[in-house]
Amino acid sequence: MGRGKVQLKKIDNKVNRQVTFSKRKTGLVKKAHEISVLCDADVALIVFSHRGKHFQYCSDTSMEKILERYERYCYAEKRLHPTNDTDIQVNWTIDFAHLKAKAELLHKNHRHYMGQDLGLLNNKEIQSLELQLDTAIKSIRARKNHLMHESICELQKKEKAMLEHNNVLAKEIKERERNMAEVQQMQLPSSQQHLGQGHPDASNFLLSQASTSYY
Amino acid sequence: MGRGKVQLKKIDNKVNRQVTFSKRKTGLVKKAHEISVLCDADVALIVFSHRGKHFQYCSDTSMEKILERYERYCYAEKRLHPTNDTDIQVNWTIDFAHLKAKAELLHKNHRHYMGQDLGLLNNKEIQSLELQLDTAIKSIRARKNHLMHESICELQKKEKAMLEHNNVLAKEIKERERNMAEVQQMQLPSSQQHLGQGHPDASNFLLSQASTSYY
DNA sequence: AGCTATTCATAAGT
DNA sequence: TACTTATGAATAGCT
Repeated sequence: MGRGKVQLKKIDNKVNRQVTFSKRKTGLVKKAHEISVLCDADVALIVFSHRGKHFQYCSDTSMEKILERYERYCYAEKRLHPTNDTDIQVNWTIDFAHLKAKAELLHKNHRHYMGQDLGLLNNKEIQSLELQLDTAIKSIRARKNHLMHESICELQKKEKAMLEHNNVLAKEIKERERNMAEVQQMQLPSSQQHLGQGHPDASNFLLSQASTSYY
Repeated sequence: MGRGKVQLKKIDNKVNRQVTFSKRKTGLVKKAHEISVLCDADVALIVFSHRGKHFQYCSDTSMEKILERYERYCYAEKRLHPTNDTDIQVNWTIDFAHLKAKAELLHKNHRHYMGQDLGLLNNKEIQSLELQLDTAIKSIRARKNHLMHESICELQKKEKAMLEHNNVLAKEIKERERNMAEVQQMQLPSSQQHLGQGHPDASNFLLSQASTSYY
């Protein structure tokens, strides 16, 4: 409607978008109100603008009432389709009592996931719990392997870098030894051998930092 | 719109109301979707029909998310307009916040126990999670085995009892056959053999009830 | 914010 | 319930 057809895609022009939003929001609320009156329906409408501004309409006296009703409906539906009581999507749009009940449920489940309080579950529930934890543990192991692999790669890279650095250092030490020896030979062409030798493992000490154990 | 102007009042005719509801609901959802796309807005729409049937639309992946956002918004607004009876209000808010934080933590853990949202955990946490679930699953399996063992024992007991009952019944049937045969022989000492024989498997049919499969 | 040319939604009819 | 159509509403692009 309007002077031309509109593509169903985000309006690029910022001003246009804002204007359209305002107009259409009005229209939407009007329609929501109409259906609620004409058809005696309960309607809740919440809109957030792109910039986070918030608008709402509800046919009933309070939004809370409708949302609560929606909550209840969702509960009822989930009981009809007991996939598990495991995929409890927590909806935070709730009052204190509701929240408390949910927290208790979560806590009960938590204890089950810890392998506690299993006495209250029947055969079927136990089996479903086992299956679920099995699935979870597979994901967790996959994630762990991924993380470990990453760590190993990184450590190997570090090790390599250090090895190279060690070689450089070792060469430099040898060079210095040679220089020192030459100098000393020039100064005292016939005596001592041990000075300036350094510790025999000095060229390797850095390597020990690269080997990190994995527990 | 349509063939005539409509008064903004409840439609009396039941069928008309239902039809209008259905049509307008479609339109409303369409408009909601359009504004969400065109203006990059988040929209949540919940509709209850007169007869309590429930419909919803939301632009985001989940209604929960939008409602949560709405909740947060309301909180923010309430903080801007603190009511008079501050003491009670504040206490209640603190408790609620407390409980909410607790529930959120539980929920986060819950998701971890489902093998989800693992990306946020570091190496150590993943390992501890794995260990914990492993322990839990051991308990769960032990409990399952216990339950299954109990079930099996019970079924075996039942089977035994039924077997005995079957024997008793079988004996009784044979007894009756004998009696019948005697009676018939006394009445008609020289003819027919097949009457009163019964089904050959009759003494076993109860057994089939005792063998229950375990999935 | 107001104005129209257009497109859209839909009430009534089938 | 689904389709059609005449009509009223909504609104895109301007100002």
